[in-house]
Amino acid sequence: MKKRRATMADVANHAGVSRTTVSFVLNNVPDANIPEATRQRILQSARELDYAPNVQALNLATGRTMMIALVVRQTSEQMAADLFLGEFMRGATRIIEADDYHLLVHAAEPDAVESTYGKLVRTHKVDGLLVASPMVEDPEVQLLHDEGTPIVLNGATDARDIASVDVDNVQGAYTAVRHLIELGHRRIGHISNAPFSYTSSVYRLAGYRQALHESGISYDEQLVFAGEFTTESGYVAMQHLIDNPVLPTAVFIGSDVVAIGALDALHHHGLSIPRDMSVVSFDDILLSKYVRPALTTVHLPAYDLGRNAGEMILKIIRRQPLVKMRVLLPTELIVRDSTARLSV
Amino acid sequence: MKKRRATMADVANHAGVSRTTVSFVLNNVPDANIPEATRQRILQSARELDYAPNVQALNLATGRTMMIALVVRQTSEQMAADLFLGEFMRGATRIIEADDYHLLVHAAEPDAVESTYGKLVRTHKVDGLLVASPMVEDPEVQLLHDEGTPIVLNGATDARDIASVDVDNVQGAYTAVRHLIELGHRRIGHISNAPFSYTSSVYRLAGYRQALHESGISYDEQLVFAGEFTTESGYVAMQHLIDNPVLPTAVFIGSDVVAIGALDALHHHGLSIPRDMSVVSFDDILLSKYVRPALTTVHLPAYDLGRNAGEMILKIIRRQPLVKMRVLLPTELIVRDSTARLSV
DNA sequence: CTGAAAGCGCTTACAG
DNA sequence: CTGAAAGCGCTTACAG
Repeated sequence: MKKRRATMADVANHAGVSRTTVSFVLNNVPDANIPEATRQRILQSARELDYAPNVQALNLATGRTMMIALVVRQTSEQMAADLFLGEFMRGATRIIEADDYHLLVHAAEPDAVESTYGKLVRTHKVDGLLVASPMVEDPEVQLLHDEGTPIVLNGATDARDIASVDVDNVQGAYTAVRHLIELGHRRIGHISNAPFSYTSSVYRLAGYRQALHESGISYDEQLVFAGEFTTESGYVAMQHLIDNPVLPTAVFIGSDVVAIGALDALHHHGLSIPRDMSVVSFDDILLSKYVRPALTTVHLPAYDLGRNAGEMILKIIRRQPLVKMRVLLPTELIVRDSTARLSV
Repeated sequence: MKKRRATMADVANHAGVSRTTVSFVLNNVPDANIPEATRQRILQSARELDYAPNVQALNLATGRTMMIALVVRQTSEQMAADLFLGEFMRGATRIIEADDYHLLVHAAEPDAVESTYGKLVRTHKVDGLLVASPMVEDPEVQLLHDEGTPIVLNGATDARDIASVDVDNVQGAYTAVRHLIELGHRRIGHISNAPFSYTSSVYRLAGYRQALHESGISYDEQLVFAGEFTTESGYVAMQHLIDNPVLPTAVFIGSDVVAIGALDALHHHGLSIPRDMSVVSFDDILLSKYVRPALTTVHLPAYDLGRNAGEMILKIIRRQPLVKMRVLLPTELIVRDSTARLSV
């Protein structure tokens, strides 16, 4: 019993005016001086007929789509980022839906040959793109941007002329390591969240080095190992750290997921946290609070990243000036149970 | 330097044919016998001009939108369900994008007065709705369905004539409790995932009772407490259980998140898991593997739920017959470290 | 085998 | 103050 929806023409007939007038009234066109009487009559007719505009037609006429795509690349390794996807989406939709835009989620195949998300733009499916966890090198993104497609990158990137939002990785890592130093630690290891081809890893390493440097602690490459997104990689990296001639008294780990694997390795070696080693990590995923010991970690504001990305893409679409091409959100250190004062 | 995209008219001009012919060729209309020569000429022109169809125009002409909305209700309590949102989405997009449909994610305000997602349908923004975590009573969903809107509900519901996908909660709970019984436990408590106004809680309780009954264990209301989605509620519920005159030797908890809080309560009371109490829960969220002890739990196949929901909504949109109105996916018990044989 | 034409439901100069 | 008309870029009977 799908009933035909009323169109603007139906409303016009019902109210005894032209479609033009209906359009003016319904869209509150500013310089169309419609007398209050007809105005009310039209609104009344629209209500009676349960009129809702057909956005497809509207879009065709205006050339907009009122749609923004969130492009997600899902390599199985990137499940870490995935933990924040829901939050990010919520932040983004909150913003754009307030302005009648909607979010289209597109799962881009990481290994696809053909242009996967370029098609969304070229077929006029969306007005702009939010690209989650962009690859370091992504010719397609650059190409689309050069063609004039509104794009906001989410996550670490060597942003050229493309707008992006990210957390301030350097500051976050710096704060984490400062915390360890203030607790008296001097021999501090580091396990990255990802290989150092990823900019997030590079920035977090930079924050680590900066904190060490500032306190006159020399950087020791022997204490630094690369994680690879997963818990398993954290386990392995911690094994290496433990194999060191002199065990560090603390470690900064680039992500909670990797840290959880590292904790496992420490437990297996009979080491107690934080007594034998303080651990501070990065992300503040939901489970970091429930791991034993609860992780001291750097909070990643995923919801706010989404909000900011949403605000930026709307501005770009509307050709409004952007205050900053690269928004870096501050982080916050959440102190829990995995760090403690160096026992002497 | 946003260049104007080529339209079908451009292709027609370039190839020296009419738009009709171009449309026929590009859409492979079956009974349009276009000679191979012109056919190739048209395809060549389209390639040269980098033609991509304007889906807005296509949609207006055909009356379809090739869009499916995923409606998410986000009360903060429902963060538990949220943990699966990403997986569910991935499953759903995998299916529908293969057929050129796209997923629109809409965050419905739980407290909104106005129709939030009905508008998506009425404005011709989407062809159908996937409703995540539907409320027990949702007049709007029923109304939309009665109007002929294709809808698939995700999650527990007293499905009337609306299609839905869910996990087999009764079977899952049954399997979990069977596991405890096989380990020798007879005094088994239960903490639900949510208040018993939620059908998922009711079904899981039913599975619990069924397993008890089958083994001739009488149901003891004193051992059953309601959780409320959160870890905190699990902590409280476990407190109550512990206050019991006779402590159960095992407990089935309706969700991992609630179980984590319960574990905390047990720890605080100096009880050791699984030595003093076996714990089996439900969901198999990512962190259940990393909690200490790692949780024995019932795996919820979120990705497959998404796939099934995607398949069903496509069939409904295309008016193809549905094999089942209510798809219940089987669960799997994942045995880890939180359950053990009853020590005598 | 292929084209002229109407139509999908809107917007928006342009007249009056 | 309001309407007739063209246009957005497609599809699809209907002719020839």
